[in-house]
Amino acid sequence: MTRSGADLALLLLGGYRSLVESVTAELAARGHADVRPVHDFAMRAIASGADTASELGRRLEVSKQAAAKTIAVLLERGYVRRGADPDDARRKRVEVTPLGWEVMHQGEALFDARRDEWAGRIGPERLAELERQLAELVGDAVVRPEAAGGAAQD
Amino acid sequence: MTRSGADLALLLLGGYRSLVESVTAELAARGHADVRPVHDFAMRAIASGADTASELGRRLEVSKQAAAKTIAVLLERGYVRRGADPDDARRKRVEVTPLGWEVMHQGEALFDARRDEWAGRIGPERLAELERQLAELVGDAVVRPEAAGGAAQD
DNA sequence: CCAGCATAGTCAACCCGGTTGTCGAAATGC
DNA sequence: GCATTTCGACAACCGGGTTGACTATGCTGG
Repeated sequence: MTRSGADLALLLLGGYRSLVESVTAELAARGHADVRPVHDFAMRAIASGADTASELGRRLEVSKQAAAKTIAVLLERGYVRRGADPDDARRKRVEVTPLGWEVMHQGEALFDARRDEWAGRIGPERLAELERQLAELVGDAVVRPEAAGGAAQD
Repeated sequence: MTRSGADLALLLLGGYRSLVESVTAELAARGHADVRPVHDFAMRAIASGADTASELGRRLEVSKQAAAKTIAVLLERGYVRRGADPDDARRKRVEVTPLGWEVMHQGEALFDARRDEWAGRIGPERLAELERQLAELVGDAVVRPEAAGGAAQD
């Protein structure tokens, strides 16, 4: 039985969703109900040096306005803080707060736990093989989670 | 080298995106520039019996209003047509037009071509194995493409 | 038969994370 | 000095979701 190409696409999406929903739900249960994949992704980029709206936009491959919006949300939720840039009066520097780091660490641990579960179900060798194949097929293009990263919600 | 769980999630998403973007771009090149994955998905559901807004909403696991919105878009673009239901004056029946079918058929063929390419790169056996594993891990939950199914766009 | 309830589609407002355009301020380079 | 570039902020808009409310229609049990 050969699957259709569209089936394959939805299987991949389903796999992604399965992981993300599980992690998002657990983070919510731990009190972080407002964390979306794209927020986590943005925080990681900020933590790794994209600490202005413009740079974040470039890193995420979205407009600087979109990046600024994301920063605004993160600010509002206390995941990042912002201040002036001593070297350039136009810029504002952003950095991840301890709360932001906490959320990122928990998210990371939860994703790893989910991966471990998958490894337990199909075997670590086969999972590693799956990852290798995907990496080969997809390459290393920037893949940014989308805002509506969750499942259909009722 | 063991990958992180978050890496795995993004690999899956990248795989999905890779397929979808390729198909969407080719459909655009063929004159169907306004087709989104969620539209195609909705048309398939309509074609398979979810031919009212309420039923489509249930099928897609979104609100009836969201389903109606999608139908409105499809109507506007000529992919579906709509008429009264002779058996129930509350209802409106929707059906896919020849243009809608054309788009779906092309999309299907393009997805299958992409899958064939993947099979050519990692081997048909390994691709089938990958699909089996994903199916096992994900199960058969309804997976609906999201609106912003494309990649980050500049 | 009919009141009460359920269901249909429509209208409206809102959300979220994107887009593009514009603006004044600051920085850069010739 | 000045033309150009870059910065963040403001604004409007988009697409695909959400919820609430409404009128019309259908169903059912007393």
